[in-house]
Amino acid sequence: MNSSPRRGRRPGSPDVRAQILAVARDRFHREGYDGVTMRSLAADVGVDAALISYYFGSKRGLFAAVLDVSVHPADVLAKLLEGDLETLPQRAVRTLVMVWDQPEMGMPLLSAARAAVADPELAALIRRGLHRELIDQLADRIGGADARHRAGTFVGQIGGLVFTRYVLAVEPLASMTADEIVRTLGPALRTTLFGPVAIPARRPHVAGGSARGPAPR
Amino acid sequence: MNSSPRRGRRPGSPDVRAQILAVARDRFHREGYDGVTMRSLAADVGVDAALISYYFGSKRGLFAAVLDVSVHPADVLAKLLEGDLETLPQRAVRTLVMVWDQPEMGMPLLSAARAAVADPELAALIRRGLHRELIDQLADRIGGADARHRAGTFVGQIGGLVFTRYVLAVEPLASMTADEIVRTLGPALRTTLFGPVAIPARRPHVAGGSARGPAPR
DNA sequence: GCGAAGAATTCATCACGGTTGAACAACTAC
DNA sequence: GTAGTTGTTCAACCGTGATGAATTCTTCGC
Repeated sequence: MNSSPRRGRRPGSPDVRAQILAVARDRFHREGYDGVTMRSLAADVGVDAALISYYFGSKRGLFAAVLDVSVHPADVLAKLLEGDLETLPQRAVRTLVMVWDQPEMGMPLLSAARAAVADPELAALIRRGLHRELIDQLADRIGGADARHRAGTFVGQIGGLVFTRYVLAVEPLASMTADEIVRTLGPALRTTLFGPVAIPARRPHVAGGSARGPAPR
Repeated sequence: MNSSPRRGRRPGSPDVRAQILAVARDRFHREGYDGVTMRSLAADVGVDAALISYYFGSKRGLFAAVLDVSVHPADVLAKLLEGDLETLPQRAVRTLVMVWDQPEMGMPLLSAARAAVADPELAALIRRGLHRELIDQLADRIGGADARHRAGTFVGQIGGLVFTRYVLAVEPLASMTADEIVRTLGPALRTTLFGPVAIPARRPHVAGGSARGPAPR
């Protein structure tokens, strides 16, 4: 059926743009940027490939549009920074894991992360976003001489969780529960934010360090 | 000059395979996997594109060959794990930064990291490598009930440094010196390896935590 | 030396990727 | 009702990696 769709505009007013966006969103998240071709996507929607270019300019434009409707990290970050600074490490880790663990959010974020690695422009976007929305504000709240260093390192550690657990899926991180992660990574993040900075001089740092001995249980 | 390179085997015994590999190495590191096309590479070497397929099977085969001659992380890791466990965090960070900061090593590693994000098979390779060569052995040396969790989290933070400083180039991490990074990240890694694991119960964890107060200085 | 086998190299071609310009159909405004 | 705008397809372009056949050089058995 629907043997040969004639040329020209379709009758009625089906919102084809939205359809394309929906299907693209789904497939990008499932198959990644390179896995989706314009033609196959167009076929999925039941439309010519040129129409996608017509609406979104290019494949990258389409991808950007998909990201735009999927990812809004700024709100979450603002919420995090509003709360008590003392508990920020735990809350940050828990929020991050919760957000990334639910597919509706995690998939878009993951494809955004992957794309950012491949595409320098997208990387710059994320870089600036992290800076304005997270690092600078965090540094302000910490205060002190090395606030920027602490904030940067904090973000690095958080980024490491994303990278190893979600992008690379390294065990055991990939299958640890949110609680387990909070318990092991939380204290390290506390150290980064509030702990002493190591003595610059060349000392092995043996006894009398800030934390020592096997874990209590 | 060299107006039209005739068909067939070249006279003499020029090691074209090695030439291709050398140029490919250089260009892959500078321009990334997608930035290098078979034809442009072949033109650079002064050879037909089909010859690359002849020697390396495919573009990915070529890339794998380039990685093969560039990256040998196992040795470095072994050295790290041999030393004193107490000083492992500092040594690990310092070694990592030193290795990645010198272009001859850092560039190949960076392109490997980028490729691993895009290509699931390469990601699996790195994942297994990290596991066998680092996480398992580190967990053995730490000992204790949650050794695996600690080791995984340790690697996660190290990976975060790579991700944010080298792949994403987020400030201020990207321009911190090795010493600065060791000073801020080192203590956190110590906490991960040796510090207490946070109390599972729901407590804000306010006073009496393992590390508290502003930095000395 | 000679001729056959094999290795190295190019050429022509393929299928497929995203993108583009022209043709055409429907809807909107006057 | 006709003119203009918007939506849609078609055909083609050019660049990608890959492949098979044709060609030239090297090597080895005799």
